[in-house]
Amino acid sequence: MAEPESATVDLEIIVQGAQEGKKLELRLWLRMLSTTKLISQEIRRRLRNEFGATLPQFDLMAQLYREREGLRLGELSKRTMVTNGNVTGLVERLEADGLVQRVTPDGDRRVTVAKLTEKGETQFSAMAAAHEGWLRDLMADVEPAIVSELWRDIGAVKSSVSNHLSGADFD
Amino acid sequence: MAEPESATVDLEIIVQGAQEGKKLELRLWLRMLSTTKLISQEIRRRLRNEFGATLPQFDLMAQLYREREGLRLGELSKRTMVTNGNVTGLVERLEADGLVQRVTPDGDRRVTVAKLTEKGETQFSAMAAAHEGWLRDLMADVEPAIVSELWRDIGAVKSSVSNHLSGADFD
DNA sequence: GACCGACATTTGAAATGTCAAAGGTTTACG
DNA sequence: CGTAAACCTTTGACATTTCAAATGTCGGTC
Repeated sequence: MAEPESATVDLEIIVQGAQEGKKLELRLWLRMLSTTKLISQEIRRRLRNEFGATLPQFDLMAQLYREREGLRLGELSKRTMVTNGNVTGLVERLEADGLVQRVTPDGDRRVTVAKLTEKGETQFSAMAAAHEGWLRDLMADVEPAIVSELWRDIGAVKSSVSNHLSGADFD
Repeated sequence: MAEPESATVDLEIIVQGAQEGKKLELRLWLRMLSTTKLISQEIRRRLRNEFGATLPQFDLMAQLYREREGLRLGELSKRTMVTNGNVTGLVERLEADGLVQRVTPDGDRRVTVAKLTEKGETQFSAMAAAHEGWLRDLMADVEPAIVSELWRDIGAVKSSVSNHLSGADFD
């Protein structure tokens, strides 16, 4: 069995190059996904234990908290990245809990505007403060400079993705 | 109305410092979350349109594809970060579609092992190839060096988060 | 050999998620 | 005017999600 005399080095280079450069986007995506899942689950658990709220409810209330005069359901759907049909049920449950109220403006009866109640504002501001602290806590071991860098670079990812969507979506 | 004569510069510095350093972790998290949602929705749409599959099904099959001899449901639950009860239904539907089969080993009748069928392997490998291409495509505008950097730094985030979980979870 | 604690999966209730189709309303055009 | 197109929300069918409680099985101990 004659062994090939050379080619060893070349092979290493090729293999290394392949491993280094290949599927990098895929690996980044898998890591982003698992990290996001991990954080979501932790936030969800704390919201549930300490406030009896769910993460989608928190998200929705966060949008309403920024726009005190309220938002149309379609606008809420876009901002929370939740489908229309889903917003309906979400708002229904929040309304049943007295945290949100629905109003149909006089001008356009197609529209429903959701708005935080006073109770909703109070409750949300407590949750928001805790939420912010949890994140500082969870990311405590990451250098601030790295956090900034990540914020910027993930922005680049988001913008690349936005430019390559198959549907007509953009932002 | 007497205007304050100085203090302008000091204020700018203070404000800028506050904006720069504050809530950075929160902003990073919100950006991570929205970016992940955006990519997930795009992948989900393409999986549905081109293969009639869902993202959780794809995830589950990916784990089984790596372990050809199959995995116990509990192990699948850990690897996919999906709860036990959820794995049950997921595997049920995949079995109904003939993509996965369930086996109870002779030694331990508590256990159920899920395994890809031949049909499942064929179908998955087509999906996996497409999936990898989609990600390269979606992230095409991001420099490879940035992709690598993100992969590393998000690893740091994940590890910080893992060390600060409230439950007894770790990895 | 029967029980107890540990382990693995399933079940059930409630919430969230998608998509497509249906319901009203408004606007604009002929 | 009157109708068609566009717009906004809801509904309905299903899939996924979490949590807690129930079920079934194995391992050891007495």
